[in-house]
Amino acid sequence: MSADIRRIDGTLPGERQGIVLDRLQRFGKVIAAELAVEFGVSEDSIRRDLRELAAAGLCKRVYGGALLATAATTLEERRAWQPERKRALAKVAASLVLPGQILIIDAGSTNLAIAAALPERQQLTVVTNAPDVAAALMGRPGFEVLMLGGRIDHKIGGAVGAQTVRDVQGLRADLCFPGACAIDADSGLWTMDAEEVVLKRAMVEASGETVIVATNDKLLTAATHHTASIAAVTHLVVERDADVKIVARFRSKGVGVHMAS
Amino acid sequence: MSADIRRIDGTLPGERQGIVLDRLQRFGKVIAAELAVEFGVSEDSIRRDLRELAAAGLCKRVYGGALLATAATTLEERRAWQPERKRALAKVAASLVLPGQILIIDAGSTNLAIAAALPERQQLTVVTNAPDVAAALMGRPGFEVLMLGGRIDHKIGGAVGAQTVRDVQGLRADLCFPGACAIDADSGLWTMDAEEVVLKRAMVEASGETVIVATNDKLLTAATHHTASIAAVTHLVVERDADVKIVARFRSKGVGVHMAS
DNA sequence: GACTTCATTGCACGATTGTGCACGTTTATA
DNA sequence: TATAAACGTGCACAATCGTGCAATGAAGTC
Repeated sequence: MSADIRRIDGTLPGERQGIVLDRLQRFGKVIAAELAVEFGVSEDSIRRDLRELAAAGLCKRVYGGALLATAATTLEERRAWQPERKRALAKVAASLVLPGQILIIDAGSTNLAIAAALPERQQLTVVTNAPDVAAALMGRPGFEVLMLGGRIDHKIGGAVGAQTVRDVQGLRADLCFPGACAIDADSGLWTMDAEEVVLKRAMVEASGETVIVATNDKLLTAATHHTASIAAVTHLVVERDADVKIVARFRSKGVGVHMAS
Repeated sequence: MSADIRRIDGTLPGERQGIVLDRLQRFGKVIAAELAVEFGVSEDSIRRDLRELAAAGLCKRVYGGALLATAATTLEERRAWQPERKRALAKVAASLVLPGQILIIDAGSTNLAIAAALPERQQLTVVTNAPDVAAALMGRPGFEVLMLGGRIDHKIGGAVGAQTVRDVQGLRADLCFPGACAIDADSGLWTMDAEEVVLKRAMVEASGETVIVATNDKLLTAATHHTASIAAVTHLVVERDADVKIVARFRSKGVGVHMAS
């Protein structure tokens, strides 16, 4: 490989994928041919990178390059996004629940999958701000469902706001499943929406233990609002192919990490 | 030769479909010729895109472009199992709603059908104690949804109890759809469940007008708990083959009776 | 030092996909 | 019914993709 000043030299393959991911998150898309020139490698290598990232669910492969995976806009789209991965995660998360416990389940497509995976006839009490979670559990035997009131945010898919927070503060639960937008071993939990943060905080504070279920992308991205410290996280459920180094860092912080199968 | 014009915009083929979808969801429709000049591709390519999106059920193909496949149509299709009479009743009940109004919708399968039949993009505010009603409206454009909190009663399919009643009492609505177990031209509204009565009363009292949707059987049966006087009932929606004499008695009491087609 | 082992890469080649154009058909509208 | 716009399909061509294979180089082993 001849040295070219314009090229970024000395980049390891793993490092290259990280840069590609960063660029994806900044611009929403990358073009294979452009990346090839930039890194000074053949398009084949770039394609291999993109294929790997896509397999890990971090980007969406398209003809000519790749698009950011998390750009799924609608609730419907997010719900339809990788259902088999979500089911695997949800199954593990549901196994952390003990009979008779009181759970707080936040809104979100992953949490809806968790609710669906909860075992029946175990006298579980479920508190939720998500109508679809409540509707999913309604009618199944052995569930006591408490609905949190408030204005429904369409983008979030559940109730948020002062009334909802007040209702949560009047409760005490064993386990809490707040949806996280991003999680980091050092800084802890992060959320995108300002109003959501307050509710999630209240949920975590009202619960003895907190379970975070994180798809791979949540282990790498950043979000704007700090929600909770890493000390508040009891369990972390990640995908089977999650980065080993990242997982190790969570373990060193005392978080119980569970890998989906 | 002219195949080189492809990327004057830098839009990847897969990306283009995403943009079209986004535009669909924002404006409700797209025009093939417009998209063609915008992306700098031939109309043929745009037509192919729209065809694919339509095949995936994400839009509806029409002459000249495409329309958004609304949640209403898919929901209606999904609820095709619904008894035809309930759909007919719901359609009439939904037609009583005016743009910008605040509605209270009680739990129940008929009310769920009414919620599904409500017109989109009319700035309606819907207050409900039923998670399935909230979930059905969630994501549809032009709906503000307020969820009433409380313990979910599985048999009823919605929240009941002191907290729910308190939440309702803090509201004021235009129209109210309390599910009725029985209705009589003299005595008024009747309900089966003791706890439900309190909530229904609060709903009726919080609303300017009350709409009762009654299948034929509800015009004949009796129930245990008195809920409201007939004076509180503004509109009554009945089936096409409802007893003429009974209907006449409601009309003589000043109730606006509407027959489903 | 010579050898194996393994990951990474570039290249060749056939397969696939996206594209515009031509041509005949369908559809909306006057 | 007449007419123009929009449509679907078949086709040629180029860009892109996936895979097999050999070359390179680093790391470990004898």
